[in-house]
Amino acid sequence: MVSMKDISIKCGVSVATVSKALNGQSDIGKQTAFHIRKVAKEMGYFPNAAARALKTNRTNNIGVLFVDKMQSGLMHEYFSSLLNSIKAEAERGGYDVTFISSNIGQSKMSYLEHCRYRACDGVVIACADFNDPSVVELVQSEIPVVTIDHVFNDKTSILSNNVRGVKDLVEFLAEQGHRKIAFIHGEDTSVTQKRIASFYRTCQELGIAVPDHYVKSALYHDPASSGEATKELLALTDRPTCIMYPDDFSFMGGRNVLDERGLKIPEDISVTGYDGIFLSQILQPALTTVRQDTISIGREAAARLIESIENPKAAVAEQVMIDGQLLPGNSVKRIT
Amino acid sequence: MVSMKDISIKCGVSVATVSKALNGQSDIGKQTAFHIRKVAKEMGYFPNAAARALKTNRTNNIGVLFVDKMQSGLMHEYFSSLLNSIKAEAERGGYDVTFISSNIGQSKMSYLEHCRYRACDGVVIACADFNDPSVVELVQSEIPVVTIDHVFNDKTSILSNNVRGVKDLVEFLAEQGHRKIAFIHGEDTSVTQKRIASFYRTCQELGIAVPDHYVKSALYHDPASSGEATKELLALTDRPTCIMYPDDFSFMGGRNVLDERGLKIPEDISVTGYDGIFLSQILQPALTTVRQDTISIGREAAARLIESIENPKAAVAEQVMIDGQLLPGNSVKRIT
DNA sequence: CTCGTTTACGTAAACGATTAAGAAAACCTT
DNA sequence: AAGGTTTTCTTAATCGTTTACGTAAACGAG
Repeated sequence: MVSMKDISIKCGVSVATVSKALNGQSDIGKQTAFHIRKVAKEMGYFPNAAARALKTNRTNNIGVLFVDKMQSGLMHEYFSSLLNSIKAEAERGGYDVTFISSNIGQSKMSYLEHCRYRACDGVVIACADFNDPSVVELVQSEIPVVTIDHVFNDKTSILSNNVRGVKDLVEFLAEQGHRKIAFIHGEDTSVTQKRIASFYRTCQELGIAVPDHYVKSALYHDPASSGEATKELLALTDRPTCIMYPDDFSFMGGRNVLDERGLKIPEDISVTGYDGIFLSQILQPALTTVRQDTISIGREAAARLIESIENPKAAVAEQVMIDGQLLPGNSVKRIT
Repeated sequence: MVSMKDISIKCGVSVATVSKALNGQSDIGKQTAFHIRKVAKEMGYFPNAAARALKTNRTNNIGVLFVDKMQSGLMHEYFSSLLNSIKAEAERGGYDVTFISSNIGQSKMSYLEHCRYRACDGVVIACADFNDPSVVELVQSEIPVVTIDHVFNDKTSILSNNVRGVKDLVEFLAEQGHRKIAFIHGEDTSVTQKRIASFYRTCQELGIAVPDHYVKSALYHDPASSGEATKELLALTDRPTCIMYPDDFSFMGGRNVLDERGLKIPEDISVTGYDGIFLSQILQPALTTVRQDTISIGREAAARLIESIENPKAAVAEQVMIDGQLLPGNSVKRIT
């Protein structure tokens, strides 16, 4: 590995001069700087990240917290797409992306300790249990943090607009004439709470009655539980005309149940999903759903994190709301 | 941040002693070492990764090369699952995982340069264009490398047993009485080549004739192209009784075409997929497919990489073949 | 009591970069 | 021409570790 020392020798200057020339400091002669840069390029020089980090306490490395309780983390297209986008934007900004875990080396360490150990310049908390004390500790530390889909005091967070998304869906259903809408929601998270609230609220605004038994609980990304909920809904005497699923993938479980019962979508029953994953628009009929703009969410998360890293004083914590987009699909029938 | 210096002061010993005690060197008194370790823990000491890396040239960090041409990389469950497994095993071994890209900071750099810059102890090449000169350069460098699903000279590679997988599928089809088997394959990669070869070979062994027009080309993870191929196959006068799809997800494209034509699976036509993604077993009927053992592949990749990092001399390049598992599903009809 | 050995610890140089402070040369200014 | 600026480069300290080497004390053997 060629170091600054090698360059300094070849150029007949001191290491300090090389450093400054390469970093574009002003107190180096035009020609000297040019020459040094040329030689550096020729010799295939690249700075030693460790040395630089040791001295500057900046690593150009951001951590992503991706704790996948029950393996569903990365498997879920929402999160993998998010990660992809975070990664892309980080790269654009000149940052590397490292996963943060709670065990490195032989020793267990908290997320915060891990971040400090690696001297991450900042962290995106993409998918984690926000009640985990270890996560809270990290959020409250001095390390710049951006959270996704969860708000913490004084921290920037990027939020997929779930309220709007569910509202759009329900309004769309209402426009199509639906008045008997069932809602299957995922496990209890802040996202779920917002969706449920938005569902009730929108229904109320539209004067749509929501019997308790129209609201069922299931798990995200789990077709089986949504299938069960579907069965319960179908067993009702006042069957809903439309079932809203927790997410596109879970809908597959409901789809199977509907198939078994010989119910056609959308002729016999209408359905909606959430997420707008690739699959949802491949299905026949295409699923009526809301595409969450993972590209923007990831981009904003990384961009704002980098901004707050490079400009700590100017940084203000804010909540950035990213709207999704209603994909009408063909899984909802117009009721006249 | 508490450093060794702080500990040394508190303990009244030199920094060297602290270092040795913490690293379990033998030339430190039992009690001294114990005491130092105790104080270190109390003070919440964690080594500075940069300083350590600078000195030892070891980072406990492995890179993963994940180049997703056409964004399909991480979205593909095969790869996201792989990544997940690599990450898990790396963590177990005390390593962090960082994405390797070709641009960091303002400057473009090759993958190799990136690895050197970050001083990655090793790299898993999980998903990349193996013809890319930049990738080849990395593979041929001094950095320990493990490749997945592609063999390079003198480098360890972990291979999903595609030959066996396709063989199992075809044999299964033959057992069910199929003699007219169409095969839609993905774009040209070494994996594809193996699958095609295995398909022809197995058919030959079983005395199954394969007309040229039974073999179609499509793209992985692309339902549309598989849908097109399906149409072509259905237009044939001597229709196949079974269509093998490039992967489970692509099958969804074929499924739509079959649906449109009113063809029931498996009554009217049999189908198989490949990968064994979550979705494949949710579908009704469950897809006959081969589950690629991504858990093992990722685990082996990480484990062998770490082994060759920590034990460079003992390391021997080898090809590790990981068998998949046939999932019979219900998408193949028994023909009598 | 000396002289090797062992044990336990300290000294100091290194890793590769950054940066404050200093110094030499060149350039004005009057 | 003397003094002040500016420009350009160097010196040396520093970041937190690791590690080869040195050394002092304690021990046992003869």
